[in-house]
Amino acid sequence: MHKLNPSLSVDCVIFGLDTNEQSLKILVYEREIFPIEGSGNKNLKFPGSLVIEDEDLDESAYRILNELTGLKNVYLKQFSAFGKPDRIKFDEEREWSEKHYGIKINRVVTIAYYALIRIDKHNPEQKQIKDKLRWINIDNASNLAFDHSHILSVALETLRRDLIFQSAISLELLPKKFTLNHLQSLYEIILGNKLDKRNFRKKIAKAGYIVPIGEKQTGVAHKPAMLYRFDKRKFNKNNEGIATFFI
Amino acid sequence: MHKLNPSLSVDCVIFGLDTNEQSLKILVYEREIFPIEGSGNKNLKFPGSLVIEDEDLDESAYRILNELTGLKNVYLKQFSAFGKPDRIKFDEEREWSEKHYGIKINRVVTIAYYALIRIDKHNPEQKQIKDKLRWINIDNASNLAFDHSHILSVALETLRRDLIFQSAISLELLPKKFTLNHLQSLYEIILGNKLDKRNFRKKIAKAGYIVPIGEKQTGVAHKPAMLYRFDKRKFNKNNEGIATFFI
DNA sequence: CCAAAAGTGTTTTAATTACACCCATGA
DNA sequence: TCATGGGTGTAATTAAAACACTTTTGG
Repeated sequence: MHKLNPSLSVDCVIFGLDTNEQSLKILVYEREIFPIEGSGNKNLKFPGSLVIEDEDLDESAYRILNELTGLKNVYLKQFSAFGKPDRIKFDEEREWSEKHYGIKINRVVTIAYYALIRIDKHNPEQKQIKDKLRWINIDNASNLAFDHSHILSVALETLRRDLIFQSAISLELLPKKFTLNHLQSLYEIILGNKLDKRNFRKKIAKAGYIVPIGEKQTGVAHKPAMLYRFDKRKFNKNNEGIATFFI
Repeated sequence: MHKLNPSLSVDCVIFGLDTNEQSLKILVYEREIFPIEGSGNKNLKFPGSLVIEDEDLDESAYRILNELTGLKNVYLKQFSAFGKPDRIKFDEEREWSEKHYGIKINRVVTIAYYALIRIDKHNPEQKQIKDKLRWINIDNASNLAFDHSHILSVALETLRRDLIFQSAISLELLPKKFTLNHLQSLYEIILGNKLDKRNFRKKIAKAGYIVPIGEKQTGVAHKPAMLYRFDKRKFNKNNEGIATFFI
């Protein structure tokens, strides 16, 4: 049995792209600390846990995410540490935490990671019995547990900045073959605004590492779109260590 | 007496602009863990310390910086957490740390902050007797203690990005009245490359919040330069929450 | 043949880059 | 009068933004 560090945790903000609903969601646990009625989102928290002593932080984040959600092979990026003494706002939350971990808790510093995945590709598993793991829309995510609303806003800011300046992260969200309209709608969902189709395509063409594969969509009741793929070689050639200004 | 958290520290990367030497420096402590001869920079570390239980992280950073260097009123920005189990690379370092803090140490996660100051304006004090606080040039800062070289490289990357996208940080580095050549040379020192004088001035003019005060330099053996100041009101008006793309 | 989404160019405006000479001062 | 750094403008290129119609398919 590994020993947990009582003042150090990892939290994972998992952004999920819902391609059906065209929305951006986050993965949260619903606990039953507060009465369900009228408690808003106070019962919702990000997957996270205390870290094991002597465990590498990044590894810890992957382990915790996997243990809680079954998710594997998602790219987690550390984006900030949160350590206000009043992060635990309610006595009920402290009690829950101490019961949950079986140790006494004071101030907990959490190292926050984010990931961006396709909801239909990565299917989280219901690993905990008492709590419900589920996706909620970022627009309905105010007043989460602890300081998790604050963590979310920093995460979202970081995600959007990274999407613009390090365009490769968007490719995690797409199937091998995708249409340019898929790619564009992905940007629109994450950035939260519309983009001009023709100007968008100009950028893609100039970037050079998103290439047509000569196939078309099938089975759609409209003009089938050309399919594209990400050309890793061209990407690496053009972007050796340099952030690309994409949109 | 406050209780220290044995697995949580703060480290401060203090960048100092040396306007005489036209160079960027960092503030380090020289300890005597390793023999002075032939140990390179292994004795040099950033000012930092374990944090007190239940102490706010940001406050901790200010407190530690002040206690170690006497520095006050510098803007510290948290930029990353470092938590590899092998951050302490040598037995001598672990021994030094345990002696220094008087407690047993396992893996320590450090929350890293950076600041950017003018060396001639902020004068650090020699607070510790055994160790020597001093400025070293970033070009001579390879192979620092622990993982501090890695911390430095992340700090420097963050600093340069922030300088470009959040241009207000540069104003900490200037006296109330400054010339445009001062400002330009500041950018050149931090970014590590030369900029075109005329194009630089075009950007300043467009930004709009760096305004001439109608005075000129005196006592210089060449054409005296026009003095400028930062107009906070105009800056806030133009930059409400939006990062400005400055250079 | 209709509905639905795909695909395609041009024009205007703004931003970026490259580049060289005269000016004001103190010594 | 000379050495030193200060200060200025233009032309060419590239990037950004705005904008609407035709095409292909399945139903």
